[in-house]
Amino acid sequence: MTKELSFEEVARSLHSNAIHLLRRVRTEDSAMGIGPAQASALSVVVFGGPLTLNELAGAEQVRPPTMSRVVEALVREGLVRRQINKEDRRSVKIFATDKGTKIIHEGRNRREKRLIKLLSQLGTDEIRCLGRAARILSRILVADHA
Amino acid sequence: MTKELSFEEVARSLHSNAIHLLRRVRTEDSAMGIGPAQASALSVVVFGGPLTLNELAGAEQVRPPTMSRVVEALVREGLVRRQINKEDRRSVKIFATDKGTKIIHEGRNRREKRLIKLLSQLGTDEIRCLGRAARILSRILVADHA
DNA sequence: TTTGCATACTTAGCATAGCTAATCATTAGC
DNA sequence: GCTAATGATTAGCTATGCTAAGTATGCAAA
Repeated sequence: MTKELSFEEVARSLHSNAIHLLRRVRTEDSAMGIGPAQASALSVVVFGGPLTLNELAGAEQVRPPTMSRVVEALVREGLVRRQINKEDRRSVKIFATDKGTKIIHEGRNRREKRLIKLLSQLGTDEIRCLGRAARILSRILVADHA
Repeated sequence: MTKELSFEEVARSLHSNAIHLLRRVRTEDSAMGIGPAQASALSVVVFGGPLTLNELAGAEQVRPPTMSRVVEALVREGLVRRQINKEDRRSVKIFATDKGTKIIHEGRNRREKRLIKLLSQLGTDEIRCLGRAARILSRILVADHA
């Protein structure tokens, strides 16, 4: 039971688990009524405060034209609003509306419930192990954010 | 440092880590020269042996028409071949070609290298922790596969 | 056996989301 | 004040998701 995993095996297993975990929670997202790119971008706006289109594109790792269209759709649906930046009138600040904020919090709750249900099968020791692992991963994933 | 994470925080953190981890390794995938849906489907065919279109669609959680088109593209690129099932001539078995197998193995290696490089910052204890966590996750993610 | 329904896949047509190239407006530098 | 750089958008392509409808095959019951 305490068989040692090789370095490569840990990498492979983490990779596989990440895929399966996200596949699991994503089944809840259809309830939001918006596509995955819109949901992800809106989430960044809600939790990351107002930011410019370029910043948002960077955060989502897509090109500005792609994000421009996603934001356009979110504006049409009343989930964010655009506002010209006073300091630099070329750029646009994107703000979440109350409606957008509400949708994201509800979606987040659904995803979280799904995960918690999954984790509820585990014992205290195992949860503690996952918690520690999560902390380690956060550190190295955020660290070389470049 | 050993602050206890709540149940919800573990769920949230795992979720966030999964997102960031996949975002990281996916940067390697452009080198394969095929889109993400094609890469993922081809990977299933390569590692999961020959299977029918319906099975493949189920594995990828997409509808048959979507998978039909993805397979069509893979056939055009010489990465898989279709073969009518002898037992039930309505269905189609999908086989990976040598070229498809090669592409997937190379991609897998690139992703793995990326992850290993990331993990190389960690100490033995931390790797062991991640290994154990990965094992736990695998168990509960594969368990209620329904 | 043939009639009729179910199943496996494909085709057609639509929406979302990714990209590059080109355009427009604004800012910054000389 | 020009010119270059920068932020965003528009246009147009590809890829990938869906549903509805069509085709071919299999199965079962009349």
